[in-house]
Amino acid sequence: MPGKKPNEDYTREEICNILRSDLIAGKFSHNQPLREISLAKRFGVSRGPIRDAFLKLTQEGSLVYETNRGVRVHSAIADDERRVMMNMRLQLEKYCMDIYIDQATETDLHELELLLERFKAACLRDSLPGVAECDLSLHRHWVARASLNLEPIWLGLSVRILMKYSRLESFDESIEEHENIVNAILVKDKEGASKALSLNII
Amino acid sequence: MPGKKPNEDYTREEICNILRSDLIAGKFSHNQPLREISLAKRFGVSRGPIRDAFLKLTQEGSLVYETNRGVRVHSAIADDERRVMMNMRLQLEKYCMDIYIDQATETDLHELELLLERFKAACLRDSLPGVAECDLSLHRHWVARASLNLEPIWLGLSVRILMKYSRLESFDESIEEHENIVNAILVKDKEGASKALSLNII
DNA sequence: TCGTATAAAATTGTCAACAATTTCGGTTTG
DNA sequence: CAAACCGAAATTGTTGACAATTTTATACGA
Repeated sequence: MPGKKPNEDYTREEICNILRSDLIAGKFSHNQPLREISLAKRFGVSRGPIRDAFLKLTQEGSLVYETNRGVRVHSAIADDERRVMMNMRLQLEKYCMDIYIDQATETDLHELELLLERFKAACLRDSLPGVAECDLSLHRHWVARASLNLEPIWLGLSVRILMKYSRLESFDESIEEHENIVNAILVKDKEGASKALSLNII
Repeated sequence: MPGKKPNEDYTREEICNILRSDLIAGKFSHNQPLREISLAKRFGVSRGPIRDAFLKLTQEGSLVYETNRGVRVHSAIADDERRVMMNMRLQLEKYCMDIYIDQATETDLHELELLLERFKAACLRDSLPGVAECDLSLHRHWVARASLNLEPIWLGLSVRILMKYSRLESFDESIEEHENIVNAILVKDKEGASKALSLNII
């Protein structure tokens, strides 16, 4: 969103992504209602695209919808729910990682390194929305490349998980963890990548 | 949908559920585009609610969306993708089952038996859309009761899995499997329920 | 003073119209 | 004859308006 002139129109996709990072970064408090009109003004569009974004985010699990009452931010997940979700996510990403290492082209790997750089930069800037977004983009890269079918499921899991813990993460640690994952990928070390992933997705 | 007068208005939720069962039952062929206008006419509403339903179903994974080109039915998932999803689903439902058995009230258990009856009736009628919907409702019952947070994730998995295999299922077997699950629940046999679940969710 | 009923405001639900884009037909051109 | 090129039709994207519902503020009565 930096470099975007206020009067430029946002697409439905952009709105959805921006709201998602905001949600993950904890910019809204739990159970806070989100109003169509105010967001429509903020993004300079009508209520239609905002409704679309709400629907997507509701399906992902970060918002809750009630008839005639709009959406509100989901309440935090419980610890044991988080544990189950983490397990599922890990299982899913490990599967994708194997496929990705086999199939990744030079272009893919180049993009991967770029995403890692962006992630590190965001961590150093200490900007929570940016870190959350970059973290998501990085993981999403190998998931989406491996399976377009699993991607939406992965996203639903990850968003919900990140919403709970993004507030108290140590950025330095996070950089190292992600560097380990990417380095293992670059030398096609499947087992190493899998292990590094396990450490990152606790 | 039976007993619905043609001129009565469908709600966004109903439309979404009906389309989902149709999709699972294989009423549309893979990669077939779905048109907003024709469905709007079919349900007697304008394009708005149809778009909402498309967005939800896209997020669940049964439809694919492309900018300016609308949605089309998703292509079938690969066998090994299915295996990963099945594992995730099993893990998730087992967790929910434990909680459900602990927390279920008399009313819950009564509803559970009702859902099982409905499922059996649908199987005997051999109506694929009905069977798919009842199967989903039954499993959804214990998942939703155990965790509202996990429910949307579970739905995304289940819909995608069902889309592939619903065409060639043996109904008789299915009835027995589900009876075993419900019976184990009724006597609070957690381990038995878990085992029966494993057999049903291969 | 507290709870209830009522009216006003705010918000969501739906729609029809118009703009932008894609698709499909026939035509031209090499 | 095939490929590129228009133009019309079909389809999606967005908007503003209005209806239905919920929430808030106010006035009333016990």
